[in-house]
Amino acid sequence: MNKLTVYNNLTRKKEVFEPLHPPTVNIYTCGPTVYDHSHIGHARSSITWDFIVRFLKFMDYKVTWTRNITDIDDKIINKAKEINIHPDKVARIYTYSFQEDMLALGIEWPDFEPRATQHLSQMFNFINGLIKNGSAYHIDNDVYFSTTTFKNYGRLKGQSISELEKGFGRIEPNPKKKHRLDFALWKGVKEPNEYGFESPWGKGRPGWHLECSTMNYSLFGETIDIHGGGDDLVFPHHENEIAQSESFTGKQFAKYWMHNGMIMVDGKKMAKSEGNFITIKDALKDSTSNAIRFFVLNSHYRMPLNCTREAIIAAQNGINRLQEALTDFEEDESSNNSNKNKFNNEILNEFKNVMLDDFNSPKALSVLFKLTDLINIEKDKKTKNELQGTLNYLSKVLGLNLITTNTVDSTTKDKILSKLIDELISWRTESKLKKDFSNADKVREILNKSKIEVKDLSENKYRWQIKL
RNA sequence: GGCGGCAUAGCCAAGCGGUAAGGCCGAGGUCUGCAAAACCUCUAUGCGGCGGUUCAAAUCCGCCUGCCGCCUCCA
Repeated sequence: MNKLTVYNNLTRKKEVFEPLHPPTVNIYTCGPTVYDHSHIGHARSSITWDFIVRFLKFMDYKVTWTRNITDIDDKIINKAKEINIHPDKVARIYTYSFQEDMLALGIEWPDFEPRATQHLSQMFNFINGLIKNGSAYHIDNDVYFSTTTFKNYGRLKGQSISELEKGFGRIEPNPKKKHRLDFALWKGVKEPNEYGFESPWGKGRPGWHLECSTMNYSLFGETIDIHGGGDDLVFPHHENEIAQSESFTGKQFAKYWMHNGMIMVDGKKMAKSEGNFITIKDALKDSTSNAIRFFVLNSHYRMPLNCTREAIIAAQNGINRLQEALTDFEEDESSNNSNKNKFNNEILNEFKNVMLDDFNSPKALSVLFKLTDLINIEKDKKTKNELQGTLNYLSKVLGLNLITTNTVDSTTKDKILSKLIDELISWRTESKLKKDFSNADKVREILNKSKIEVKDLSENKYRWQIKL
C-alpha cells in the first residue's frame, strides 16, 4: 500500500508521514482572532483542516484536533473602543459568530478549542521558564523573547537571522528590544486603565505567538505531529512559536508544518478597502455550504485560490450532479458503520491513493465524478446501490453532505423556505383578488398541513406563523 | 528593498521529464407530453514571454513580465 506523504514547510518537500506515536496524530491549527465576522479565507482554512482531519481518520489514525481562538489582541481592543463594548464581550460575540459559521459550513468540532485568556497562568509559567533559561528578558512591564539565543531562528522561513535583518524596511526598531528581531511575550499596558490582566510583570496582555505555544504544551505536551495554519502565518507567527516552544522544552515543537494557500477574489487580494471582502455569512446567502466546500476542495490546499461568482456557481452545479447520482440511493442502517467491505474497493483505493499524495482533493473529486458516471450508466440495482454507497461514503470523507438534505442544505433551507411560503401566499392573494376562493382556501390548507398558519390583515397584507 | 509562492481553455482547476485529469459553461444528438435529469459526441497542436539543458519540458535551468503572501507590539 502507498504511504501518505505531506508537504512539510520545515523541509520544503513532501515527506512520508510518520506520526510520533502511531496511530495517534495530534494536530493543532491556528484559528481566528475574534474581532469581526469570519471571511471566506477562514472558510478555506477551516475546510482544509477539516477534510485533512477527516481523511486521517479515514486512514484509521486516532486524531486529536485542536484549533485555538485568539480572544485577546489589539484588534479586539480597537474594535471594542470603536463600538464601545467591553473587549471580552467583543471576543465572545465573534467567537459565537465564528462557531456559527463553522457549523454552517459543516466543519467538525475540534476536540479542543482553547482560548488565550483561559491560559494565562500557563503562559506565566512559560514566560518564567524562558526568562530563567536566558531565552527571554524583562524590561519595564514588557517581556521579550531573545531571538539570537535560539540557533534555529528563521529555519521555517528559510532565512538566517542576518538575512532576516537585511529584509527590514523602514520600520523603526523598538528601543526596548535588545535585537530588532526580538518579539513580545508579554506587553505591559501603557495606561493604568487600559484593558489587561495582572501578571508577575505587571498589568498587560500576552504576545500573540505565546498562546499557541502554551496551549500546545498544555494539551499535547512537548511535540505535536502536525501544526497547520494559513500561509500568511509562516513568519513571524509560526517561526516565533517554534522559537518559544523549543527554547522552553528543548524538544522539537512540531514534526510537520503545513500551510494552506490564500484566497483571492476576482483575481485580487481580498480586502475591505478593495470592496471585495466576503464574509462567510455573505457567501452562504447566495450559495450553499456544499458549494463552498466543493469550491475549496477543487483546488489543492497549498495553491492560491481565486474566488469568482462563476466559480461558485460552477461548484454548485458540480454538487448538483453528484447529488443527482444519489437520488434513488437506498441507505441501509449499516451505512453508518465503518465496514468498508460493502463499498467498491477499486474506487475506494483510487480515492485513497490520490489523497495519500499530500491530500490531493481535486483528484479526489475527479474520482467522485468518475463514480458518478459509473452510477449513471449502471443498470443492475444492487451494483448501482453499492456504487452509490461508495459515493456517499467518500463524499463524507471530504466533508460533503450529499444526501441528507433533499438538495438544500440546512443553511439555505430557511431562506428558501421563507421564500416559498411567501410565494404560496402571494399566489393565494392573487386567487382571492380573482375571487377564486376555492383555490385560495386550497393554498391555505396546504400551508396548514405544513404547520403554517396564514392570517389575513387589511389591504391584502398578511402574516404567518408556525402553528404546531 | 529582502524572502517565499503562483501564472494551464470562456470560468475554476490537476499535472512534479515521456507527449494536456476533472468540474462548470457552450455546441450537436438520443430520450422525453413540456421541462429537468441522464446518456453519446465535440470543445487548449497548447500550458504568461524569451532563451537554454534533454532523444523528449507545462514539468529542469536562466532572464523578463504580472499577481499573491510575509518582513516583531504600536499597524
